[in-house]
Amino acid sequence: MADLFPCSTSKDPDQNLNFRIEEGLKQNRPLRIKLGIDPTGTEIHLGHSILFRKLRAFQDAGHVAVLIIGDFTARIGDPSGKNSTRVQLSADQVEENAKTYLEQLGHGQSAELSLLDFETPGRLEVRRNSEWLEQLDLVAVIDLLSNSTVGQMLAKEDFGNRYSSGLPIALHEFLYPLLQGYDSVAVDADVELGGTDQKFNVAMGRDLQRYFNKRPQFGLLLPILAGLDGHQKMSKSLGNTVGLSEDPLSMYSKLEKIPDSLVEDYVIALTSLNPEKLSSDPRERQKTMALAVTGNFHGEEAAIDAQSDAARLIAGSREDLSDVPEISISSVKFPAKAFYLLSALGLCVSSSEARRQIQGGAVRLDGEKLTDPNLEFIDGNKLLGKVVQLGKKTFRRLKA
RNA sequence: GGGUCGGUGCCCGAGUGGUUAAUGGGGGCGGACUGUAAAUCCGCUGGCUCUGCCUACGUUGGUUCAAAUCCAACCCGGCCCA
Repeated sequence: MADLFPCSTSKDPDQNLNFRIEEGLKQNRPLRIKLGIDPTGTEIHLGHSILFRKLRAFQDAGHVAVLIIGDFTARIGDPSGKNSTRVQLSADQVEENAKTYLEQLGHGQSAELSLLDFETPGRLEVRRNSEWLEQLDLVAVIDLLSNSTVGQMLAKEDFGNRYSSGLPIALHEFLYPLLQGYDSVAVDADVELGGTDQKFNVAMGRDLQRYFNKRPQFGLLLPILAGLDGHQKMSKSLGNTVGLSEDPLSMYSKLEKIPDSLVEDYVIALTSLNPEKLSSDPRERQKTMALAVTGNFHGEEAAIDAQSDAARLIAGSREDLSDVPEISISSVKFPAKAFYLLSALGLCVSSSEARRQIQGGAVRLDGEKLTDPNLEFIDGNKLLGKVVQLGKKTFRRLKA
């Protein structure tokens, strides 16, 4: 399922990864596996996790994971898969995001549940590409640019589409593939991991390494995970993600209703289950997959709890859920009307939204449907311990 | 730099002086239904502790009782030319 290139049968360690690995073993030199992430958002999701699982596998096999935080490139924005110029982020934002990323990857967590091995000495290098990209002067940049042509850039699907449909392409966007390719030069990557949409960028790295008289890397391209909608790739901006830091219940509930056609893909990409041993009942398949994936990130026990909670939610009963997340009403100013309560708690994005939800019959308090958005609560005392339900999936127990 | 067309709500896209928070579609959210979902049907889809008030049609000013709609300047984009 992974696409490796170059993939030849020659014995040249620059052309055949097996020989490269063998050569490394002989010289007692582990391979350097590059994975670049641009800290453009704050959430790492299941789609990313495929790459990290593979990176971890390399770590466990004794190789060095070189995790590149694209703090510099994030400010340009990867044009891959985009039909518009990305917003350029400020350095501060990027740094904030980078921090969140490392936490989600399990920095500081138990090695078992953490996605990468942060502990074993020599298995992980975290680098920021501003380290070398900020040093480039105009002469060097022009030198880089001379490695590529307008034709090559326009041959890249994303640019080509945008160009032919008359959408703007800013010149600095052409720099992105070059700069991220230069990362491979800077860290002496032997292998670069990426999604299949990264082929152009990864190949660029290979070309640039040659140009700078380094050994060219191999590209290992992993499939792009489709998102919850079942069609488009999983991506924060499409809102079809399952985040790594989501609580077990919401992770499980999202996963168990994934379209049938996607279940097998998820099993293959995200679990170590044997896809052939799955039940033939589509509902069972969903559950098995959801349980396994949730267990990967939260441990088996939490996943089992989530499963039984989810079953109860579907059955419509909200009592004795083992862990209804609690939410404090300390930010609410009483007297409070129902719609204001929901927005003050952050359950609705705005008070108008809350008003609509109530009018639409989406809100229950301890099982009782609220119909009047203006229903007034004089103080919080009688709300304490009650469960607010918003829609089918969101439950919160109110605490002081 | 010149010419030309254009910039409307999350997205696409109507509207070209007057009940306009702005037709329609997509997406999203909610309700019913179901194996959870999908499909289908229905409702909602700017903000505000909301019987009312505020902010919105690239920006800023102007004309008018009244502008997304007219005028001016500016900003941004496509195409053609240089």
